[in-house]
This record gives sequence, C-alpha cells and structure tokens, in this order.
Amino acid sequence: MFLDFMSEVEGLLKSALDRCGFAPEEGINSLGLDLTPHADLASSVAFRLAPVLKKSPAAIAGEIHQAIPHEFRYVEKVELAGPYLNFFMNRAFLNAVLNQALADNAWTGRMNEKVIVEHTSANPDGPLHVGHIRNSVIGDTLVRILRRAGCSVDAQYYVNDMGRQEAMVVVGCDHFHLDSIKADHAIARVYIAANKEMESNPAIREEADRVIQLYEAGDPDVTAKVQSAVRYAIGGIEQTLQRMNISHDSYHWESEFVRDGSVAEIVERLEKTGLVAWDEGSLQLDLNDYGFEKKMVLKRANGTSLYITRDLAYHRWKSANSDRSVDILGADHKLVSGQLRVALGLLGVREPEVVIFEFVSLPTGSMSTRKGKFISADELLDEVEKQAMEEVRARRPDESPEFLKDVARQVASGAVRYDVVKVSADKATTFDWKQALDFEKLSAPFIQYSHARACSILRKSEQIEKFQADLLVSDYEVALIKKIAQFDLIIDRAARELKPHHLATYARELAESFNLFYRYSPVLDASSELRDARLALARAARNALRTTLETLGISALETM
RNA sequence: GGACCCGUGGCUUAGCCAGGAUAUAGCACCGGGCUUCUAACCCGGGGGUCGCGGGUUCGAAUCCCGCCGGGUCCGCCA
Repeated sequence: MFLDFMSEVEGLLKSALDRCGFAPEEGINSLGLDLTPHADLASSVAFRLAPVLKKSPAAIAGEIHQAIPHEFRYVEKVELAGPYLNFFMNRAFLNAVLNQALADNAWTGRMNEKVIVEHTSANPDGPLHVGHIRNSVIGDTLVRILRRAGCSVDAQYYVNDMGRQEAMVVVGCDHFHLDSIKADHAIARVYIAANKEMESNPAIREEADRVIQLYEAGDPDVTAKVQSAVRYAIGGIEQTLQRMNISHDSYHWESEFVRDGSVAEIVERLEKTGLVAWDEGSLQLDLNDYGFEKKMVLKRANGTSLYITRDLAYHRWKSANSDRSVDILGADHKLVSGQLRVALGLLGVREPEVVIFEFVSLPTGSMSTRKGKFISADELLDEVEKQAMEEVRARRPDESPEFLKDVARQVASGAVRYDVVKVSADKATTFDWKQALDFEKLSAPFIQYSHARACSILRKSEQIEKFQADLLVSDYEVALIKKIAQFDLIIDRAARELKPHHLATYARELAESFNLFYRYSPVLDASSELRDARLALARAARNALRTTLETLGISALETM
C-alpha cells in the first residue's frame, strides 16, 4: 500500500517540477524521496537543484511547493519545511490500508518473473553446521520474499556428487562402518575417518582418485555407491532443513551436466574464445584480461572435469530456464563466482545474481567438516528447543506436554532463523551459545508473541461486519496502520536488493507498533463503535504479523 | 604480496549501494509498571570522537584516497 502513496507523491512532485521547469538529474531516487520522522515521506530534491538554478534550496522548495497540484487521492497535505517538502497521508489512505489488510489476497506483489534460487547446496559429506544454515536461512527467506513479491520461484539444491569430498565419503564407507545414527552424521564420521586415515596412508588418496575417474566414466558399481552415499547424506540434511521450515523444490546433481554432454560442450565453446590453452597437462582458461590473475582450470590432466566447469553448465541451464537466477554463496566463493560470471559472459549466458554471506566462525576459529570441527545445526536446534521448552513451561505450566513441545519446537526454529536473518549478510559473525539461547532479547519470540496476543483478542471477540475506520485516531493506532502499510515497500526492496534482513527489521518494528497499540488501546473493553474499529485494526495487524512471519519462515503461533 | 568484505555506546546491530532535518534497535546497567485483551510486554534514565587521517560537497556514518585493525580468498578442492 505504501507504494501507492509513494507513486502519488512522485506524480505530484514530477508535475510540480514540470510546471516550474526544473529538471533534476536522472538517476535512482532523483526526486530525493526519503522515509523520515518528520513526515510520511519527504523530498530533498531542492538541494539537488540548487547548484544548477543558483538559488537557495529553501527558495526552490518554495517554488515547487506552490506548483504542486491540489488534487489528492492519498495525500493529506504537503508542507514546506525550509528546504524540505514533507508529504503526509490522508485518512482515506489509512482507511484503505486497513481495508486491504483485512483481505487475504492483499499481501502479494506484482512481480511475475520466474526465479531460480539456489541455496544450501552443502556437500553431502556430513550434517549441516551453524555456518551452512546461514546459507539455508538467507536462501529460504529470499525464496519466500520473492514469492511474496509475486515471482514464481524454484528453490534448488545443487548436489556436488562428483567432487573429491564425495569420493572420500565413498572410500570412507568402504573402509569404515556406518553407525546407526542420523544419516548425515553417520556419513560425516566415515568422511572424517577417511581423511584422518589419509594422513598416514597415501593409498586412500589414490582410491579417491579412482572413484572420481570411475564415476565420471559411468562405472556401474561406483555409480551405485556414490549415489547411495549421496542420497543417504541428503536425506539427513533434508530432515534438518525441515526442522527449520526449509525445503527445496528440485535437486540437480552435477553429474547430470557431465552425462548429458553439456560440460563437454561448454569446454568446446570456451576453446573457441582463444583464451584456452593446455598448461602442464591441464586445460586452462586465461581470465587475466578480466582481472583474474589465476587461470581457471577446466579439465584435470587425467581428463576428469572440475567443479567450476560443471557449475558453468548448471548455470547455463538455470539461465535458460528462468528470468532471474540467484545464488547464495559463502564468502569463500567470492573469487570463483567472479570467474564463473566472466566465463558465463564469454559464453553469452546471463549471469546469476550472487548473494555472498560472510563467515560464521566458532570462538576457537573457523569450522571444518573434514576435520570434524563444527557445531551441527541439529545440535543447535536441540539446545535451543530445550531452552524454549523451559521458557514455555514456566509461562504455561498447566498446558499439556504436547502443547509445550509443539510451541517449543516452533519457537526454537523461529529463534534460530531470526537470529541468522536479522544480521546483514556481509557481516562476519562468531557463533555464541549464550546469544543463541537468549530469548530475553528481541527476536522471533517477540514477534510471535505479538501475533499470539492479536490472536488472543480475536479469539475472545465475534466477527465484526462493519466498523468505522475513522475512529482510529490515536497516535499508536495511526502509527500501527502506517507500519502495516509499509509491508509492500519492504518486500519490494528486499526482493530487488536480495536483502532479507530488511524484512527482519520490519518484523520487529511491526511487532513494536502492535505492542504499543495493545498497551494503550484496549480493544475488548472499548465502547461499541470504537471496539469494532479496534477489532478491525487488531485483525489487520494480525494478518500483517502472520504474513510477515510466514515470509520469514517463522511459525505464526496463535498461542504461546 | 594482490583481491573482496567488515569496523557505529561495554557487547550485538540498523542506516551506507541511490549523501540531507535530533544516528536505529536490542543485550547489559539504573529506576518504574501485572485485581486490566497472554509482563516472551510496556515506560523512563545514563551511555556514541559512526576505526584513524585527508579530500569532494552548501551538507559525509553514507562518496573518493591513504592508513590501522579483523575476516575471506588467491588448489588439476568444492
């Protein structure tokens, strides 16, 4: 809804500038629009015009102000505040927001692109750890945001089945017994054991090399072994993701692109660029002209393909099957993804939009699956659930064990997701148990709780038919309506910029606005007309909170 | 050594890409609020050289340059 108000303001400003004969420089936000505490929307366009017009910003703003048309739909008034132009929403807008927020179909945007989002794609050599889930949570939240914005999204997991690490898993399975624990954890044990064994036994490395070669050659026995190991590990990973409300729509195995010949075709096409040469037995692509010192190896000396080559084929496929493709990658992939994009450019393939997130490390240093140095996502979820259980039990001692368990589970999964998504992706973080288990701070439970409060009010009331939105005039009521209105703006921005943490911030602000309304505007005890109007607002806020939580992948609990 | 990211109250953090009107929240700390729709809440208070130094600009947390500190990468690994 905010976007409608903003369009109107843009129109007003443009026509005023036209009348004055002013033309601000083209570009993003050329009208200098900004959210501000001073108004519902402000423009500082006068500052931009001042150097060209050789007049004071205040004088220019005055002229523009005079020229603004007086026919408003959602604008109440335009105030001149020195060099600033302040735009305010009118009652009709607030009422329209409220009415729209009461409809179920009002929460999806108008984007309609087909988007492929690749996220998680962790190697099937062990369980997800607290670093991987940053990828999963950012990825899944973006999937939800893009869908909310109106896009049709395919969430994909790219399965690295051909790499050295998977060969090591197969070797590990040959040498060691798979424990009867959760599949991905069992795989990690043999993988770690095989790596350890390799330190003293070089034959292990040769075995892995042989697995790589035989798998690429399509040897039936090795293929069966690899596929069963991969499926086993992925099964466990899926279970973990499910605990966080995350799932993928499709899986693509890198071997697909070798088997169908597209990897070979990509190499052939790159050879025609004249930038490819054999060097010390391997086939290499020289990207020096594009700012990359390191050559990109396309084929090993023994003829087998490499991750990057297979990834080129996968990306070509993704580009051909979507309007936008988005990759979620850890900071360690920055350089390679840069090379990948250049190589795709050479092939005339649309490049992916890459979301890079910085590392999650442990207080003792960085994590490593191979060395067995990590905190698994399962372990984190178990601990957070335990903590959540205590919190629920203390608050709802009379509820059934099933209720407590269910709430604890949803609070825990939400808490983990929110903790991850609230921090901007380009901030490196250090995992901290104390912080992860702290529910006192502002986090998912805070937002879930606001939603539960709204639900509680609605449970105790009857469905209202009519209400007078005009009665909602207190500061807190108006502020809440305005915050609800911002939903479309936030989704639009997050979907364009691929920054899910904007939505996390919004969720917190929305919950805060609701809590103030809850505190200062009694609903059920209000007298008739006011009660109905407040009930409508409570319902609208409930819808906004629910939709926001769902888009964050956090359960919108109705009671907790 | 080169490339990229980060540096905002004691701790965590928004704002930075598209420069504008008193710099955002939380935690911790101090003080207040439950016979009232769930107190996982709300209110008040103290606490900030926006890493440092230059520059651009009417105006810089935001843009540019240099430096310092931290992270990541620079494999015929993924």
